[in-house]
Amino acid sequence: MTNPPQRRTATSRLPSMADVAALAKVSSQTVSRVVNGRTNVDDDTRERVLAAMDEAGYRPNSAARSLKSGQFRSIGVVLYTLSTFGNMRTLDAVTASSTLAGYSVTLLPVALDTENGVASAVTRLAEQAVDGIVIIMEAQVLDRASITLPTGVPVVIVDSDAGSQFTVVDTDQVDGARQATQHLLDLGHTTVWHVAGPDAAFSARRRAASWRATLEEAGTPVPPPLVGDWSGKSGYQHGLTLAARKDVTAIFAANDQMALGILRALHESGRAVPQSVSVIGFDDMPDADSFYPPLTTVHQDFGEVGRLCMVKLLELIESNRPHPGATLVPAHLVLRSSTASPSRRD
Amino acid sequence: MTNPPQRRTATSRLPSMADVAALAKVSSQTVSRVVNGRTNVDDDTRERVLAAMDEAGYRPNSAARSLKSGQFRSIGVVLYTLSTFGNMRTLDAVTASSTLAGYSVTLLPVALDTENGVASAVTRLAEQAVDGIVIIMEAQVLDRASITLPTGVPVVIVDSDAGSQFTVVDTDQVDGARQATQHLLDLGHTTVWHVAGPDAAFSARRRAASWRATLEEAGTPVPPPLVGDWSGKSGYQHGLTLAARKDVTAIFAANDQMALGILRALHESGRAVPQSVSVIGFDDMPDADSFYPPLTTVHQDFGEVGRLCMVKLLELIESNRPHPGATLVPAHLVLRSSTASPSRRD
DNA sequence: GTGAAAGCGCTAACAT
DNA sequence: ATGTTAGCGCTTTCAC
Repeated sequence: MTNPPQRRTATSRLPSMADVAALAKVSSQTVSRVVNGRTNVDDDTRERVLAAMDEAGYRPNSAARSLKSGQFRSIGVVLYTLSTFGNMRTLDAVTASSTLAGYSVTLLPVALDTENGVASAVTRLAEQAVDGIVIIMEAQVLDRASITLPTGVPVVIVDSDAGSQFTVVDTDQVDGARQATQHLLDLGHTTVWHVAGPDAAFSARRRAASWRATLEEAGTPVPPPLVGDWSGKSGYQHGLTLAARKDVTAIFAANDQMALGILRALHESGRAVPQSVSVIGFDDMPDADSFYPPLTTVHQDFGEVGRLCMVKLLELIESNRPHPGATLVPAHLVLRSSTASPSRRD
Repeated sequence: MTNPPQRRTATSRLPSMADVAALAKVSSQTVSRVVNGRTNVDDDTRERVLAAMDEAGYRPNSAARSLKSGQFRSIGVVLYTLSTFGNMRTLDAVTASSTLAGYSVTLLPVALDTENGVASAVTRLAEQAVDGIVIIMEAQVLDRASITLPTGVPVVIVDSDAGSQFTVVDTDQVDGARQATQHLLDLGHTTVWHVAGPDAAFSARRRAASWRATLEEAGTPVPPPLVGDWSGKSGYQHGLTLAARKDVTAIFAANDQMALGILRALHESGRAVPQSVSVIGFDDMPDADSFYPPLTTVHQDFGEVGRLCMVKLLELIESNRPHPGATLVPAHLVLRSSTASPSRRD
């Protein structure tokens, strides 16, 4: 255990290398060498410096270090809200990977209603001390013109159709939605109804388009999609509508939360799941296995998305030139108890 | 709209004030004045400088600024995991408040299994460029000895019993659990069973203690608590046990996720909610109103917790001296459909 | 209204 | 093995 740090008054500044140097009666350069673990320091000297550091309560000043090196060992994350499961998990994974790589993470929330919000956020972030930026944001916000990298700072984008000029990482939404829809079709349902996410959301549009395409490929009629807002409540409302239609036997919800609401509506309407109606979700959120019944859903590997973001970003930071293109993370179906073959009573 | 930023090659460094100054044919001091919005600059000069900044694609270097000012305009957040609803919402609110106050947020995740993890995280964070620190962490991790403010940096702690030497902000767990238990008692249930969170969690212990105290005050027998791990799955398992006991008519789950699992167990066991068994949760997570049935629960105002953290932290940063004590944010009961009076068939 | 000089804390380069 | 010098980009202080 080291000595307790020196108590300092409110007015005195933090101890600098020079202070430590004075205490240890060496040059500040030698202190620097000790701090950075250089080998060319005499053991006695090192001990003395270490003791002085301890006594002074010395901490390196990262601002000075950054100023000198031109690097910040920090990456910025721009996001609209933490309040969705996916954003949170992605952020979690990005943070974990960057910590591993020795980078800290600076958060920069953006008010969506701000005109040009993302661009200004990226600009602000570039003024912050960051070596690279991850943008976790739905598509339409990323107006291409407004985000032509105003900074020269490497950027990776998650969950968007930002186009080929950027480096983007995302779950394979198309394949995920295809798997969900196809699973229901394979079970023998004549068609699959869709409760979609808000049209403004890129991922919602992708999933809906893939659902439609899968149905069309199968030569199956495409019922009109019902558009929700990702919330359980909106799922419940559309669920009520669908529960009232006897011809509805299979529902693909664009996320698990809406699926939860749909389940509630179905139960309240006396439609058994999965005997009377099959329900499938998207995300595989933590407690989807505790729904009643446990939800069959499409698992998104947010951890992998976050990890790949950092891999790509570090590549960009090191190579210092654009490396555009999309990296897709596979999604896979998790079979639980909310889907079954339609009961034969036509 | 401004001009497109200058394209720069990979090797050239970012434009500095001096570059802008040269372009505008003024001193870099004048550029500084313009950047900082000082008034004592001639309008013509200002225009010229602005144009030069635009042309060069200039961004202020925050490292240099911090080095000079000794301030970072940044706060650090130490947390174990983002993957709980409460942590995420708290972080969200902290971030929102700090952004409002002109501070950025640096994240510092801690591996729990690290001995002395928090202390070392705080140390690391102090080496980062932060003016203050918020610790979102469960109690037992916060071994008091190990966290005697190794840094002199202001710290605020959330969700813990860190004791009176620190500044802490938290939901009023005790009152929340009391309200939940009392509600069930008031409904006429003879006693209330408890599915608790993990013993390691401070909030879990607080809620359990308050549940017990409320029962004892009412002169009611205290059934043995079942200890879960916050997950829906653990709620389900304990729910199965409780569903099998006909004398169980009221259950207080320490969080909503476990309540979800309990609901599932009850349904599968043919126990109607709330007619046969009442269930109450804690947190009021976003889709608790879409559970089947919609969950009566204790609402935690995480937004307020986060906001108060920043208020307290900014106080500390400005006054630069300890200001210990706990600030409690009230919780309140949200009545929905999972609780009712016990049916009379004793 | 503008500029020149000094220095924040650190480290790379060059002595010794 | 250790010390000295210089300079990263910015702002504060003091001249003019």
